[in-house]
Amino acid sequence: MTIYDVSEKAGVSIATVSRVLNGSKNVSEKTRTKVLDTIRQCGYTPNAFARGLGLNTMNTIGILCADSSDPYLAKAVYYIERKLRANGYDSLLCCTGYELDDKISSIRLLLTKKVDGIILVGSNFIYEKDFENKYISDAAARIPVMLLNAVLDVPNVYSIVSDDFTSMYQAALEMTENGVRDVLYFYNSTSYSGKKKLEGYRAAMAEKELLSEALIQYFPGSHEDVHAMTKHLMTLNRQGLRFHGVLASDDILALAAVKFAKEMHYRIPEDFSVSGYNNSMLATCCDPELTSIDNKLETLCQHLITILVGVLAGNEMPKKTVFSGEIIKRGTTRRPCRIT
Amino acid sequence: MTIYDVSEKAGVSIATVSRVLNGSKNVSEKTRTKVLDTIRQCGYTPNAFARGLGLNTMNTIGILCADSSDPYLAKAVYYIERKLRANGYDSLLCCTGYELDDKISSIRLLLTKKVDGIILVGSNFIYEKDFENKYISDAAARIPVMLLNAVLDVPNVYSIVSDDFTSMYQAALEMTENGVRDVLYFYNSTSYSGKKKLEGYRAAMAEKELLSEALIQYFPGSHEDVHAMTKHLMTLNRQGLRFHGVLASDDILALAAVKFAKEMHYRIPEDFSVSGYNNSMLATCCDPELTSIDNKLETLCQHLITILVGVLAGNEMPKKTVFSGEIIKRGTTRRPCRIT
DNA sequence: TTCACATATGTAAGCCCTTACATTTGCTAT
DNA sequence: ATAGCAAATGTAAGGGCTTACATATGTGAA
Repeated sequence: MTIYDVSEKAGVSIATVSRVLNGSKNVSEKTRTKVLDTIRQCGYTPNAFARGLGLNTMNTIGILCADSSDPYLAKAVYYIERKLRANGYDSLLCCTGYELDDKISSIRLLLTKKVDGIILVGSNFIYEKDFENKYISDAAARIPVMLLNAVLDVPNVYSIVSDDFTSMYQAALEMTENGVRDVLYFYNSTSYSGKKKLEGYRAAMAEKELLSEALIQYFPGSHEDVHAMTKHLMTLNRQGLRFHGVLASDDILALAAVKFAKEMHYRIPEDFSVSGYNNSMLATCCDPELTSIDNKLETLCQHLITILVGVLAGNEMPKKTVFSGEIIKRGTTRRPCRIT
Repeated sequence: MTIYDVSEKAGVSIATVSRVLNGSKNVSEKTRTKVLDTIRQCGYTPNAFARGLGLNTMNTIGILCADSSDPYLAKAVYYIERKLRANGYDSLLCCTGYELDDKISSIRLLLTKKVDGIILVGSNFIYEKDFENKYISDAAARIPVMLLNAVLDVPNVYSIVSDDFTSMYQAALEMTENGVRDVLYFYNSTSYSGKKKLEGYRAAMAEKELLSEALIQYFPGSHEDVHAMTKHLMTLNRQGLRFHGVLASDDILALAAVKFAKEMHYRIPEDFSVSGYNNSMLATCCDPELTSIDNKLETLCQHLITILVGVLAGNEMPKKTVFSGEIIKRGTTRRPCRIT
């Protein structure tokens, strides 16, 4: 069933059928209905390939995501996909994993598939020079590349980021001001956001003259293994490192800190404070509930698509957009002692 | 940059280039390397549309998922995507949400895009007759349709399911045998799996002559809102419903049960038992850790792809495959009192 | 050397659309 | 009635690839 069959049945030329299909103006109402009727009647579906060949686009955006099973990234993918579809685009999803080679081949693949744009979600790899230089720029030379929570100064690459520096800076500041002087920073990601968060922590601690490199702790294991994270903290403690507060770069790390505190029989938040990041479902699942930083993921994603759509429409769009986050205070941090 | 440019530069015909590209046997080693070199040299990428036009396939599988931000479904999508890519297929992701119309249009879209197969993940809608009859069958008439944790007896539709009936049956049996007589069943999904779980619970309770409809409680709210879930249980309690155990159809509902128990100052598991489902990250995040049923999602997904690939290769494949789950016992359920 | 045959390469006909350009139709203004 | 013009429709040329079929090249046996 092709456009020829339809044109024959409707008694018009294929050009007219094509015009009807594409909503061209120059078709009389009479022929339009006639054609639409026959199309419906014989259940014709245009061949997307032929269409793509002609138009050189299939209205598809590639989403590159290291690990869509990570709840935070999954949410991002979800928001992006929905917003994209609302704008008439489809999403080709590539979960690359964390290997550089896989990422490279994924970008290749997306290019081959003639996607109209690429969105990088959770680009922990932005800073691997090879990747950055050779592959992102290459892709950007052809189609716009959108970065969620990452920044790269390359033409045709657009960034939407949350102000993680300030959020973490604030969180650290507040925790120290509430009397916790030995705040441990617990992280497991070296992404752009990850670095910004760490910088924020550093800035705040330095400002208070409390900065100590020993308190900055990287967790190298699985992103899901709370046990291992807790154990990591226990080990540090056993090695003599003292801390009575944890600023985590992720809610799950924060949860591990809560577990640690419980095991140590610290009272939360009286003896021990914890603050998470992302304000995920996990934050309200534990006991006490987690103070966490909400970085407005949905807003970020929404804006990202707005910009992408703008770029694709040929408009001039901002290269970098920053949104600020918000500390959602719950049970794992103390309230400031207001002096009345 | 087309195949013509390459053929010219390499001094061969386009057919030869095409053969090299498609790994045809009838090419001498000498020409092959020559062509591959020029391809690499001028950075040629085949046009997927033209390719699709010729081959009438683009090696793409459509994934239909109600809500990929649900951690369980996100994991499924992740496993599926990775396995698919390992087999040379790409994934077109459609997050349909829970509206029937959106699902229908998503299927249409996937068909238009000429995907080679469709995978339905989290098909809570399988039993909406309209959908089932008109759209799934329509799609299956053209391409294979794979159902994860759902069953539909329609030609060209294949099902991979976990034996949720038995898992829940076992869990209920054990809980009663450990002395909990008033086990509440707490669920929020009416999917195929959801129904099977409920049936399992019913069967076990009936067997023990403990079945009471009042103990079967549906939670209608957001799938993420632990507070609302907890509140729901509190309300039931206030209304006079007594229960000292909860079998939840999902870990997050189980978490709500744990919160409820804590609020009631029940000791877990001495006074109150809880069992979750899916053995998600949540299970090890709370305190005490959740007993939960692991339904081997990765295995299911892996097998699903194996079958899909088989079907696409033209092989005869089983219409329905069942995997059994496993109860992962943790801190929210009692151990059986072994009589020595 | 020559023939028969296998292997390598080339030619050209699709695949199904879109769209520039050509042609026809239907009006209005004269 | 007719020129002149806009709107509707048609014709045909790609778009970049695959592949059946035709042709050329190379091999070993007679």
